[in-house]
Amino acid sequence: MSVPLYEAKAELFRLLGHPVRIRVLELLQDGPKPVRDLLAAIEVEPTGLSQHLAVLRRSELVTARRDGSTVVYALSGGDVAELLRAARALLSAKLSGRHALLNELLEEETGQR
Amino acid sequence: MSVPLYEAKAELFRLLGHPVRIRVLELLQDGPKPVRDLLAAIEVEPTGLSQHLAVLRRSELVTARRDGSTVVYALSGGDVAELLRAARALLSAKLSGRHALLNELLEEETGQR
DNA sequence: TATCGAATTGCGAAGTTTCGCAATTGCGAG
DNA sequence: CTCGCAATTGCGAAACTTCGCAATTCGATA
Repeated sequence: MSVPLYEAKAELFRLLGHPVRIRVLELLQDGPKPVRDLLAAIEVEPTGLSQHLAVLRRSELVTARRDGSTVVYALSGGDVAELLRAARALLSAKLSGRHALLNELLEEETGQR
Repeated sequence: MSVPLYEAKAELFRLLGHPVRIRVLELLQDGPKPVRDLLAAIEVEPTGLSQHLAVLRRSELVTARRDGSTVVYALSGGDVAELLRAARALLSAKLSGRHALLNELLEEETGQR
């Protein structure tokens, strides 16, 4: 094995570790979109968006095809949605953990004493 | 919402984006482990491992409890396994994509011409 | 063909992460 | 209490990422 699997996983996660790239992937889940639309939906300079798109292209998470004078991006194959879903689930578990703790604290306050 | 959800997701992925941290999480999936065992299983200096464990602790992906002279780490709540599984699935989809392409190329070579 | 707009690339400055060394903490045994 | 081992923390140097500006590419339209 030339690249151990855990290295590949780490790299995948590292690629996902930027808000603009997350936004792009989320937007592309509703189907292919021209750069123009992404640019309108995300707060970022054109040049910055291009750079993030380049990262996603190099890692083959998205594909680009030229259509006239615009470029259209799409998710390529693999189930990115699943990953994003798992991330959301984990985050909400963490937040509701906090909530539960908060409730416990409140009970203690109001209950005895 | 003080921190947009996509920022939180990006941060979560960024935290996962290091081989040592991935290894730690994978190892902890089989149950709690003392630092000593992690150290034996992963190629990393003690000081480096501590630093990565600190990152995971701060982000509350793992918890640490002291037991005598050793410290035992465990996954905290949320379903990390699910995330790692999704990552593996995505990677294998990508690799088998390549495979399919490779096969196509081979067919073209040997088929006509 | 010349020019316009869309998107990308090259490049340097600023910011962030990672790594190992030295110093420190916490606990148990002698 | 003091020594030794396990783990952690503080800190600085090196490596990597991100950002915006200027320059470039590519296709459409006059």
